[in-house]
Parts: sequence; structure tokens; C-alpha cells
Amino acid sequence: MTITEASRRYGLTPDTLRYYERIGLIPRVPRTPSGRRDYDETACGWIELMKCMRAAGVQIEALIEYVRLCREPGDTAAARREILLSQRALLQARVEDMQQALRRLDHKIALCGEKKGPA
Amino acid sequence: MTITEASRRYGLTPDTLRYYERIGLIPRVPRTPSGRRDYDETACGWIELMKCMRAAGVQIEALIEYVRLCREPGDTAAARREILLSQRALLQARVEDMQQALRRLDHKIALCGEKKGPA
DNA sequence: TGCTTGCCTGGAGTTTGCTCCAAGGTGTAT
DNA sequence: ATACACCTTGGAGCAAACTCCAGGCAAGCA
Repeated sequence: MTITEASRRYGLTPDTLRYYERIGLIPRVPRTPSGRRDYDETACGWIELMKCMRAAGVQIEALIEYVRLCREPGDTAAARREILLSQRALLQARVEDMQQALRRLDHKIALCGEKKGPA
Repeated sequence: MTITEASRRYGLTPDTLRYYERIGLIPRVPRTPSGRRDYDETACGWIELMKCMRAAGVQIEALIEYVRLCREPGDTAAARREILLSQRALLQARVEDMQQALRRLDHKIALCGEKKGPA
């Protein structure tokens, strides 16, 4: 699969896919003999995972470290688990912030015409 | 209340408070005769609201427009309601993205040692 | 009166995460 | 064979949201 096909499949631009690979957010994608990227199922799986994580706002640095650990030989399960747990906690906290803001918005929507202050 | 006191109260830096005022994210804060900011309850209310909204990732541009409508004379309730509703929808969508990522993280945490791929 | 600390403004610098561009190679169709 | 579309890399440019800084005023105090 070419970079343009992969970009359409996941709704990311070719530039973004090249950028993700360059910074190590996804592992190196296999190339054709002439040097062009040829996305296979594994490469697509990484894109899909990272699209999901980035849409949720997970820190790129943590994801890069996770990918690095996946490529490293030996048992990196504990270190990877650590990253996943810490990012899970951050995400959970952000969901709670957002739910608080949602309640607040609902409140303001309900009494919208009544006053113009911050309350 | 001085800017430093207000910044401590809300966990934002004085620079950030000045920045928020400069761009219109909060209305102009009253000054002492010598020109220093003197945060009253209304100003604090705005800070608290914006801290909540920004922590949730609500777009600054939308918030600035909301503040502008609050200061404008006349009935701006409908326009303000529109902003609140659209930002509510965006927030809701982002919460769902994050919950999807949370489920995915939980899945990966559960089978962490098993393999090193994206799945 | 001078020292230190805090605040003011306008503007420049930083970080993150893309996004665009130039120069050049490749592959297919006419 | 020669357009033309698509791909490559390295590097520059950009927008958002701060964050920092210089130069200067003001307030409390030894």
C-alpha cells in the first residue's frame, strides 16, 4: 500500500505519516526496491493505534518511548506496562476535567439568557 | 487581590493571567490608582471559569468570542448559547475519543507481556 | 534617601505538532 | 522518449498557547 493510500485509509496526510515515522512514533515502514514506502498490515496497525492515541491526546513522547521499547530486544514488558499505566492515569484525569467542564457548560446553557457573568 | 495572589489561588502564572487578559479570554481586570491589577470576585470568577474550560481543552477562540458577547450591550443570549452548544458537542466527541483510547490502553495493559506489536 | 521587591507594557522567544517546500529519483502512458 | 504524476529526503515555515525579557514605574522599609 502506498503512502497516499494509507493516508486516505486513516484520514492523515502523507506528510503526517512521514513525520510520524521520522520521529519514531511508528516503526520504520518497509520500502519497495526503489525506496518507496509500502505499508503492510503491521505498519497499518501502528498507524491505527497512534491515530487513536493521538486523537485522545496521549503525549507523543510517551508513545515514542513505547515504540522504542517494542523494537528493543529482550523483555521490556514491565517498562511498557509502566508507560501504559501512567498514560492511562493522565487520560482518566483529563476525562474527569472534561466531564466537569461539560457539567458546567450544561449549567450555563440552561440559564443562558439570565446573566452575562462567569458564574 | 494582586496578580501574584490570584495566580497562586488558581495555579496559573502571572504571565498567563496577563496573557489571558491581553487576548480577551477574561475581561479587563480593575486597577488600583497606580495602575496595578486588583482582582475582585468577578475577575476571579472569570479566571476560574477559563481555567476549567482550558483544562478541558475548549478552544480559546470560542471562549474569547463568548467573553466579547458578554460585554456587548443588548441581548446576546442566542449567540452565546450557540457557542456553548457547539463547544459542548466538541467536548463530548473528544470524551468519546478518550474513552475509546482508555479501553484500548486497558486491553494492552492486560496482555502487556504477550507481544510487542500495535494490536 | 536609597534598596529591594513587585508590577506594568510591548515585544520577542519557546514548545509542540504538524505542514510545506525544493531538488531530485521513479514509473507509467502516449 | 518525454511528459506527468507520485515518491524520496532534509530542512524550513507555521499556528497555538504560552513564557520570558527589557526597561521602567511604584511601594514598603532601613
